[in-house]
Amino acid sequence: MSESSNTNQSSDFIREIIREDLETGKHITSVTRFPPEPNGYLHLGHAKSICLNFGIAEENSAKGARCHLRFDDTNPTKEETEYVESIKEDIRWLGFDWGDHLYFASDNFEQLYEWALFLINEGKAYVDDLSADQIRVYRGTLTEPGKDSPFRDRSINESLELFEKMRIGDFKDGEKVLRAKIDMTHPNINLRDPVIYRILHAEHHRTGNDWCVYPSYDFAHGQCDAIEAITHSICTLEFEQHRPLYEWFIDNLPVPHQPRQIEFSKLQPTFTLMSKRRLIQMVEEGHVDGWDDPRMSTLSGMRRRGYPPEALRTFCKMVGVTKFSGITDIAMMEHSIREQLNREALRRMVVLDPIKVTITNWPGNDHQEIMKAVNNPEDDSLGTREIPLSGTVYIERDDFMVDPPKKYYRLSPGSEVRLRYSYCILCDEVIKDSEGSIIELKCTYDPLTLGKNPEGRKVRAAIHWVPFKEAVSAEIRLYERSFTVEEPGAEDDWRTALNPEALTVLENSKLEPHLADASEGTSYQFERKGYFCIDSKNSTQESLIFNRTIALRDSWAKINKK
RNA sequence: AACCCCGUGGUGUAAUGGUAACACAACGGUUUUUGGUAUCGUUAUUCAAGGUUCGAAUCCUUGCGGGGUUGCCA
Repeated sequence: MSESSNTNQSSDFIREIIREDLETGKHITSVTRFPPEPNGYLHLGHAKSICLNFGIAEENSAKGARCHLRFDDTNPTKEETEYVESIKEDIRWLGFDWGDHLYFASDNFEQLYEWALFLINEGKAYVDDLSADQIRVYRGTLTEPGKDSPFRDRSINESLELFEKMRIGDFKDGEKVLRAKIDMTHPNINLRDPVIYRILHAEHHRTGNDWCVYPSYDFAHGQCDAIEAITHSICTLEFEQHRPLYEWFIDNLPVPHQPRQIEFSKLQPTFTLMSKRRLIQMVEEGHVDGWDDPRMSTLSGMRRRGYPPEALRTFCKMVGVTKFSGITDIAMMEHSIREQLNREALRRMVVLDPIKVTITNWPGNDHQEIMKAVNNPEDDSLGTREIPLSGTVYIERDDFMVDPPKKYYRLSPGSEVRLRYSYCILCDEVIKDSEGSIIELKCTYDPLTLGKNPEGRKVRAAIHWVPFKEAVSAEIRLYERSFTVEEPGAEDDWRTALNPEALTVLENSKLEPHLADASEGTSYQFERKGYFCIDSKNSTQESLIFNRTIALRDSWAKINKK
């Protein structure tokens, strides 16, 4: 395999900072981290962060660089072990590895608690008795400064004593908090005495009932970075105004390392919903079948849909890393998926919506010929396969029109078309049922057209077909974009933007015989239709189910629309 | 409204004071036994105004526009 995809990583402002820090000797290597909260499934936005953090580690591996996987589990009311496992699986699927560097913020609860005591002893933190509502009022607003809590100046000893009591469970949830003592009039609201410990009588997925006080994100994250010797702590833009607080803790605590926080803009693709909250709603309200429904922008959904992980990585590379919060055309991702699949997918013939075709001049019922088909025109080493042809085949319903428009090259009464990898056929007769729908076509074939063009006339189209007798039946699920508008998240109600055609189920598709033993995890191109894969959840040996990963680019559909 | 960040084709990025480059999209050709693939062409003087400079997308000033922030979420 070519290594060019690894070395071609273009630089960005973050990699530039790291390169400089390595050059000037500020750091001898880079240590990054991917810090998900285990309270949901990973989605496409996380892929960007994963590719960035693990990508940097790969690029600097010669210098011993590494990327940690750290679960940011400081809120026991929201987090579950189930998510920990799915997150690991998704990262591995994307092709990254954290080696021995698996960490949990909760591993550091004791150290964090001690650092909280340290701050109290320094007169830089205090226990506050104000309620959550009161704290909000005292904080002031964006335009008005806040006011000091009446408990702000209580003695170090009293705070020490109260914080100890908080820890052993003497108080109820919300009764008291520990706050950093910074500046209630600071223009940056994050520095107006932020809460750093709150009381939560909840069972933690790892520490059980050992604790009933938990550090806030702000108090935990940077310190965990410091403990793990993270050099560059990369996060998204909404944490930008938390950076002064991040630095305040690093400056005021006896931490072993000085990590640096750098922010970049998160991915926002068109026609896609990304917020965790809304993804949860899609599942819970039953708009989809689960977190791994192929209509979901979760990594598990995309995996089940058949998106190759390489394509996701290419896409992340394409969109780059900046501080500009724009919106990325999902067509870019679709392009990288098609590009990847075109290269590797085995070609097969599948008739999604069949019509029967009888070749009336075929030399007899028992006569059979073997056609040779290429497995992948992009890669000769994948060889050829054989498909039997007798007098009856299936073709696609929309490859035939009784009354075709001008530029329609496919089959119609009196016109000729090539059966791909086989002969040309001419349509002589259309047979309809009592309701007027087409049930069969009678055609004649030209025995002189196998492997060569007919003489004296031009046949413009080659259509796919499946032998009638040997065909294998299957259910096929056609997926489209999940939303009908570019920014579903910007709608008053995103539900109104759900695409009713995001999933179409075809129950009577006909596959060429080689697909009977299609294997899970392999991508196939159904010629002229798109890329498909076995549905990993519902398909069985007896009743095959394929998911459409993505349709082929279809310039005829465009012409037809005009 | 206060603070912070960001403005380069339709979209996402590059150009690190010296000819505005790449990808996607769109449109139009060529090739083709996949209306696929491949391939060729077309589409911006960089938000605006002023300043510094031989020279500005890049540096400075002001304005305009966009995003973020008022959880005991992360």
